[in-house]
Amino acid sequence: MVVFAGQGDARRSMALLWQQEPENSLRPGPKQGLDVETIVRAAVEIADTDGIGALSMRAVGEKLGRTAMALYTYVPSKSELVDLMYDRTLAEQPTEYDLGPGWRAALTLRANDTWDFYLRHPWVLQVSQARPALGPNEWATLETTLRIMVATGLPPRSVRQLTGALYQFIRGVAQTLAEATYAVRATGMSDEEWLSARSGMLAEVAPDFAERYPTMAALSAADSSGPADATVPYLQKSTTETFRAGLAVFLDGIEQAIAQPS
Amino acid sequence: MVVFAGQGDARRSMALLWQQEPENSLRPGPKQGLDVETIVRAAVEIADTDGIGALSMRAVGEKLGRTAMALYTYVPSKSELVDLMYDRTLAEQPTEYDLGPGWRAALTLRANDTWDFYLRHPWVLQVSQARPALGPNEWATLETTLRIMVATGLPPRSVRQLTGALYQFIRGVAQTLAEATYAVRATGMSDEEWLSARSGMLAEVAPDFAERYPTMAALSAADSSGPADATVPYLQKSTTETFRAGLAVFLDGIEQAIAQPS
DNA sequence: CCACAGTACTTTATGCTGTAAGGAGTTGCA
DNA sequence: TGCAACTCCTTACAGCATAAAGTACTGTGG
Repeated sequence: MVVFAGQGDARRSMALLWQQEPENSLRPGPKQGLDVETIVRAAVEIADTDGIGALSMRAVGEKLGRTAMALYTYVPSKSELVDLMYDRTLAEQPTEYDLGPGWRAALTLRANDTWDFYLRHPWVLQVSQARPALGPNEWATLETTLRIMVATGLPPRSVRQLTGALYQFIRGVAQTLAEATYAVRATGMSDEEWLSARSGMLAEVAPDFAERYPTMAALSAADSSGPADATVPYLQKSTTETFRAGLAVFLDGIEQAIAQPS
Repeated sequence: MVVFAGQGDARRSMALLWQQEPENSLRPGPKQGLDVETIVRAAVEIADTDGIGALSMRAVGEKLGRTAMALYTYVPSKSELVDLMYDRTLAEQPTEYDLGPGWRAALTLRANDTWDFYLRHPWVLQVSQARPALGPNEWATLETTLRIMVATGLPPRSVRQLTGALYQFIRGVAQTLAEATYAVRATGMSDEEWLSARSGMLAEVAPDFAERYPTMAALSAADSSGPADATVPYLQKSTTETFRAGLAVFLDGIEQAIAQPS
């Protein structure tokens, strides 16, 4: 068997994720004052309210009346803690969707649930997807969406691709909204305040805006759903709207793929 | 890591972005040994190869034979530097697309160019979209895509929503691929090595995998486009494929919207 | 009962980060 | 020549993850 560098660490974090740490009741030394779940809960609370930027080992320790170093008794490192936060939080998402009313209804519900989940835990969108931690709830999340997508009757390859595409679309849109939420908290400035401040400066620095960007100017004028002064807001229009419209178009596209298999 | 745009001296950073800094040839004191563009170019080089995590004022200064503090003569802060990097880099993207062959051909080209752009500059995906810097090339990028989307004949509101949705979809998918690129460089471990190491551990820790996640197991077995041992790879299948498939479905959905206006 | 080993937790230290403050040296103009 | 403005440097500070070492506690074997 080939042994890869760092596999020992990886094995421990896998055990933590899948909650298969060995029993340790009869050991010498002081009793444990904390446990992994308590630490994870405290960390999630910090991340929920102040973003992953505010998540430090010191902050978590302080919240639990310990120093930062005390946490290392329970968790190998910060990145493992984040993996645990991620997987434990994913457990909140529903796993059962009624396929009776058809795949489209179920997939719409699922997408909306995912959307709401990201708004509840915006920091989740800042966790890298490149090397997933492979915890039980990450798999469960994927399994749930796949089960719905299979009901489209599309071939396995398409099911995989479109599940990924839908997932990334939702992530992308939610990320912008999540970052905006944190920006408001971090700067103490609402989007509206920020926009009106920038609008004025933009006019100063780019007086030829309408000639430079004619399509945008024309669209802003024609799009009555926004304020009259509509150059800057063009980037900022309701993200929820973007989500709903994009999702509808994507689902229409899937219907198309079902009707006319390539 | 997500980098937020700066909120310091907004007026000064706007002037920098729009290159409207006042002329300064006849001033006392030593000649300037650097300039903003040189600094931005050095910073982009660092971010391109090692990610935005490796971008520090010290690193940029060193690359130019200066200390970190020397940069503050030219740039108000790191976050303003990132704004400048972002806008200057966006200038690489094409702005002209032939609408002769129709909107779908143009939008496909545009999406592919954007995709390639993100692969060339993965760090761009780590720059927060919440409070955009509002530089000239950010607007130009939006203008270009809008011009194509307008050719669909859809109403202004839909043009705005679907442009945003398409943009976020591409960003989402590219982000995963970009993070994977950095992960390989940071860990010195290819995705394949990483996968086979984790596959074994997963089997140890979750021997009941197939019963727990039956849909995934069935799909893995049926999806002949991947390796036989196909549980873990399910998350990791070619991201480029996800991009192409998702894009096609999205464009199909737009065609549907054109044919049957709601 | 005592020595020891293993544990929980703390303190201290290292090398990073952005950037504030102050100082040294250079230059153009009055 | 003196001064003011300027570039760039050194130093300093707070905050970060975490390595290393120290302290206090507790169960077990002798």
